[in-house]
Amino acid sequence: MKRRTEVRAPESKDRSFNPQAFEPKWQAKWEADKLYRAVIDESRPKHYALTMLPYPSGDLHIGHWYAMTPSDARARFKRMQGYNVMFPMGFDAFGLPAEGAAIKHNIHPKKWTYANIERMRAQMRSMGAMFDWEREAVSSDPEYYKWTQWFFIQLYKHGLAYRKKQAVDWCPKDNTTLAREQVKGEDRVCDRCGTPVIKKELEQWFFKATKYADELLHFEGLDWPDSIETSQTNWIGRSEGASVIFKTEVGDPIEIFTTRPDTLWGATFMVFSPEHPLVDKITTAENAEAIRVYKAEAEKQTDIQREAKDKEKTGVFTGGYAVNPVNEERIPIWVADYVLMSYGTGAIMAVPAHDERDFEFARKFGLKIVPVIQPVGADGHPPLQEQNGETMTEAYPHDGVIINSGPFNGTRATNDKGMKNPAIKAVIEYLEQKGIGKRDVNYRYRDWLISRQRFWGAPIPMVHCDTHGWNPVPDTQLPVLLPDDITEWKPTGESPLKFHPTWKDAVCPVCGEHATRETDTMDTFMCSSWYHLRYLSPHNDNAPFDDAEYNYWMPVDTYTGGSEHANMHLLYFRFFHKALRDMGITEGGEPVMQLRNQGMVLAEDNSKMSKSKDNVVAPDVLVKKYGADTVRAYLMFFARWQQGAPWDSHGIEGTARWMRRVWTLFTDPASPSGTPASADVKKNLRRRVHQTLKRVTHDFENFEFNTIISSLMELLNEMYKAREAGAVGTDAWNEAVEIYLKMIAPVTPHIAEELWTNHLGKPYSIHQQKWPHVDEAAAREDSIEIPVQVNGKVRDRIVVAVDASEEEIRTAALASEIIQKYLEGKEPRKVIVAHGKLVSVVV
RNA sequence: GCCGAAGUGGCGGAAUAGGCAGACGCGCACGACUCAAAAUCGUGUUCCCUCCGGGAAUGAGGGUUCGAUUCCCUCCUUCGGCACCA
Repeated sequence: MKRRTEVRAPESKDRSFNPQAFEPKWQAKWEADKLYRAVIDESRPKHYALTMLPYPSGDLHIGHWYAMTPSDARARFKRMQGYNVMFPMGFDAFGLPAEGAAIKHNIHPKKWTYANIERMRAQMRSMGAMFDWEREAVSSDPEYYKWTQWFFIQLYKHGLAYRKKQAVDWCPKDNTTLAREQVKGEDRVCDRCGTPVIKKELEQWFFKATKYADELLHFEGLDWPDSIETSQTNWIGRSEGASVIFKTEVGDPIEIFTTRPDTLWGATFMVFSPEHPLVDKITTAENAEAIRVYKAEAEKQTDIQREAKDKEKTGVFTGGYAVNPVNEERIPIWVADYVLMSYGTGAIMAVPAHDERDFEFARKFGLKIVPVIQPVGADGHPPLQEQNGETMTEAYPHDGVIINSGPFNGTRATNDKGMKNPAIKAVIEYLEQKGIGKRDVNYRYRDWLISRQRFWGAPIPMVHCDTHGWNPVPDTQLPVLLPDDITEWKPTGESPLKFHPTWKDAVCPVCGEHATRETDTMDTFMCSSWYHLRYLSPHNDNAPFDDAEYNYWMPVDTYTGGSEHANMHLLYFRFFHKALRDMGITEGGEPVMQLRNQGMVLAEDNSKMSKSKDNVVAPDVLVKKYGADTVRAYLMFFARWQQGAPWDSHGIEGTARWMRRVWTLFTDPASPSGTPASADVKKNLRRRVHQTLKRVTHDFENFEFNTIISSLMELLNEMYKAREAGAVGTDAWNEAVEIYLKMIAPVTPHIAEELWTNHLGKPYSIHQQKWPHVDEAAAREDSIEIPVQVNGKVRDRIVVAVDASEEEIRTAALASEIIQKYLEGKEPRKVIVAHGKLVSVVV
């Protein structure tokens, strides 16, 4: 019977695995020692690792851990690689839930928010992350929103913030306006609460984001996920085409935008949006009543939701006519709600032969259809069936040869968009020559509406005077503070600040007379558009951030967070940086070089976790049961990080087992056999150690966290075998132990420190050690097993030296008895030797 | 409808550069230890067959190749985004 030789542990060391004891101990020591304090150090390369800051909703949930702890592990890895790493954290602390709580519990939003922050700070500390808490920024602190307001004023002064009345999206539940980005999906619901939004005609503050529409489409030099780039590209929705001036019969110009100027000769009528300013002027007396009714209907419809899908086209004839500028045709002008005032000019030329919507409209109202593109065969001709406006059953929005179009007949129209299409190019040149149109580009992207009729946000720092209109609050009077003495937050559709007895009273900065403050607050996405800059110098009272800090740390090297922000935060803060650059506040137009999105942790039944469904996994409970290291490691292991997966509460046991096995091996290095390790055992151990190191290093770089853990598990299994073979105490063993602990240090920082400093007595701290170097020679295999295929099927395996020549491998493969059997005495037709991989014999 | 991502055992997933499919872990089964359980350790675990041995298999079908989870084409499914955008 095998008996384990006990090696007595030194008295001071606790041999039982008790992470609940040593984790808080190390957390406290690291913080006391300012181990993770990030200060400018020109002698080292910097690495700004950023992960999205949370909203202080009450408790940290598993999703926060999933986002933050692997990001922390990677930041730690970078730090061990020699980078000067900054990994800050803060709170996106303004927002609606605080007001909800205020109403429900009759507590000031500030009180609720800061109590939550307290709680979440403690929960975050239990992660053992390398957050530099001295850089913490809280967006609802006056010292923070002073600068949010200052930025607003800068944007205003540079013409990038303006006030405008228009139909805007309004959430009737949250009682506030929303930015276009915050309205989601086919049903046009509020991103926050899921209520269908309505339209309201209101005067609001906007940021001129569209000024950067084109620049925002450029991602050169950025290492961002393709999915985010395409999502933003789609959102911005760039269309290349032409603007063309039509005229009414009396000569009023009507500007339209089209992506298909090559079909101009096929424009047989025009359609105006019901809100188009020219509608009343062109409407004839006998059509006036019908138009009035239709406009009223349309207005009501925008209020109750335009259900665009499957809706049959409606419209009314105005009685007015326009002149097609290219062929002087007199064409009727209709009004229909399928033309939107918010895109292009609110008027279109209708080409029913080649546009599905116009076709449907023309058929319904019996309007003329003239084909101007003739379909052709694959080789350019002969023409396919002759098209006929009378009989065609659907629009033909494809390529072909131009017909019925005067000078352009016979021109080839391809399926290319914009100037790449020879037909479009030719027509645009013609239009420009004649002075009736020009090349033009339109965007789907809208300016950012930032006014919110809510209390818990940064007040918009503007005052209104009857004589001098809107003026910014002087910088010396910033911040415009939120009042503490407010008791009513009920959303009424107007800001609660409006109902405060004195808050809105101000002095006009121009004349000194009485003025009224803007009572709306800013969209909280404004706060998060620059938080990465506030981390640079969170307590600077003279500037939003310190230039020296900016110059050293920016841009952010790695940003991690959820992809749900693709068209919101991730677009807003890119816009913000470009605006800052143009205002001369910063250099560089992009905030973040590398972006990675983690997936989502779903509930065990594959549904989304939510408080209402009571399926939320609480990290606190897991930390109590397993320790933070196990939770961290499991979150890195249980799924592809960038993809996410349903939670598996059994699965964590495997990671917990690994942690215990790590503990056991390193605290009880007893060698069960007396036989010393052979040279082979030691060599093999070193090989595995350095192979693992190579892999782990690669996987950290590439955010492949799950395979980091599995490689470490495999190596641990190897080390147990090496221990059995008597490797303990050898140089190879000692090296393995050291490298192993360094490799787990970023993943499981507490156990690594406890074993390193306490049990092995190595110099504190393991988190100040250098990442080990791969010994390529040690990692190399001496001999390799190569499969031999006959006609694509593996029939035998041969073992050859790693540096065997192709000829040697071929000879060895053909020498195999099994292979010979399959050859049945015949000469192989072909033998392919894939070097170091495989031999393929073809008979 | 358009754009994007993804489909591999019961489950999460692995597979440097086109070269042994299923690493690692969960779960399950059996065994050791135990009065017993937990913990721990060991063995097995893609499917099918006539189980010595062989065959099939990475959403489906086709192609390129000596060789395809990997590259190309067509299709299906799931998820995400956009959607009367002229």
